[in-house]
Amino acid sequence: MRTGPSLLYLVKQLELAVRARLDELVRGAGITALQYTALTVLERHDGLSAAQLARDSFVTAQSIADMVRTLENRGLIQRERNAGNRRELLIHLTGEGRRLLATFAQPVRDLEERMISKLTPEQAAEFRQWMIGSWQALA
Amino acid sequence: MRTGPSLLYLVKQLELAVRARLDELVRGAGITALQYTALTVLERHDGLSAAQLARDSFVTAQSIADMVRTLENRGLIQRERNAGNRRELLIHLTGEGRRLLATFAQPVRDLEERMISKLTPEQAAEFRQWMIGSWQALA
DNA sequence: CAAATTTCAGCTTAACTGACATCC
DNA sequence: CGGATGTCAGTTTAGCTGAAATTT
Repeated sequence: MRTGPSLLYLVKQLELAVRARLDELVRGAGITALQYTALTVLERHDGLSAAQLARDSFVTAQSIADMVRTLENRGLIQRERNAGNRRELLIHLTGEGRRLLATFAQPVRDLEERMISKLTPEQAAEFRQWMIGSWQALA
Repeated sequence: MRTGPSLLYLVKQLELAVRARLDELVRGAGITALQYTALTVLERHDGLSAAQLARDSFVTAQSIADMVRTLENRGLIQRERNAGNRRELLIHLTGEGRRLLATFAQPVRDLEERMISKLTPEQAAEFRQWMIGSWQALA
C-alpha cells in the first residue's frame, strides 16, 4: 500500500529545502550554507585539522582544502602548526568568525523552529533522535 | 541546553548517507542515485515534461536537460511531442526503464527499512509525516 | 620505511546564467 | 505580443584522483 513519495526521496527534498533557506539567510554575509555549516562544526570542535574536518564531513582532504583557504582569506578562521605534531595545521575560529556565527544564531534557530513548528517539544526531540538513528543505521 | 548537532546539520548528514548507500546500490546498473531518483519520479508521474520534472526537483530546465538526454541515450526513457501542445516533449519510461526500476525495488525497500528498523510501524509513519511537514514548512 | 597531513594540478559532475527559437 | 518550453553555449561550484613534500 503506497502512501506517497519514498522516505529516501523525502530526505533529499528536505535537504534541498533546508539548503535553499540557509543559503538565502547567510548570502548577505557573503558565505554559502556549506561554509556556514563548516563554521558551526568548528564552533563545536575548535582546533580541528583540515583532515579531521574532512573526515567529519565525509569528503576528502583535497575537497575541504579550497573551502578552508576561502574561510582563511575571509578572516573567519586562522590556522597554526600543532606544536606537538608539526604536520598538522589546527583550525581556530577568529573573533570575526565568532561574530558572524553570533549574528546568525537566532535566525538559524528560527529556521529550525519553523521546521518543527507543528510538533510538541516531545515530538521534536523524538524527530531528532529518529534522524540520528537513521543516519547511524546507514553510516 | 545543547543536546547535540543541529537539526539542519542532521538533515544534511542524513542526505549524504542516503545518497552514498543508494549510489553503491545502483552503480552496478551504470546510473547515479540522482538518475535513479528521477526515474522513480517518472514512475509515479508518467508523461511529465522536462520543465515539470525540473520544477518538481527545484532545479532549472537547463540543469535537468543533460540528465534527461543521458537517460534517453541509455534507453531508459523516451520522449514524444504532446499532440495538444507541440512545445512539450512528454517523458515516458521505456520497458527497459521499468525493468531497471523493478530490479531495484526490493533492495531500495530494504535500504528504507534499514533507516527505520528501530521504529514501530506507527513511529515510522509519524517520522514520514513529520518529514513532509518540515519540508512543506520550508518550501 | 610506512602512515598521516597538507598542498598542487587537473578532471568531472551537476548545478547555474544568458540567449534564442518555437509554440499557444 | 507575452509566457512556456526546449536547447545551445559558456561558466561556476563542489566534489574527485593522482602525485609530491613534510613529519612522526
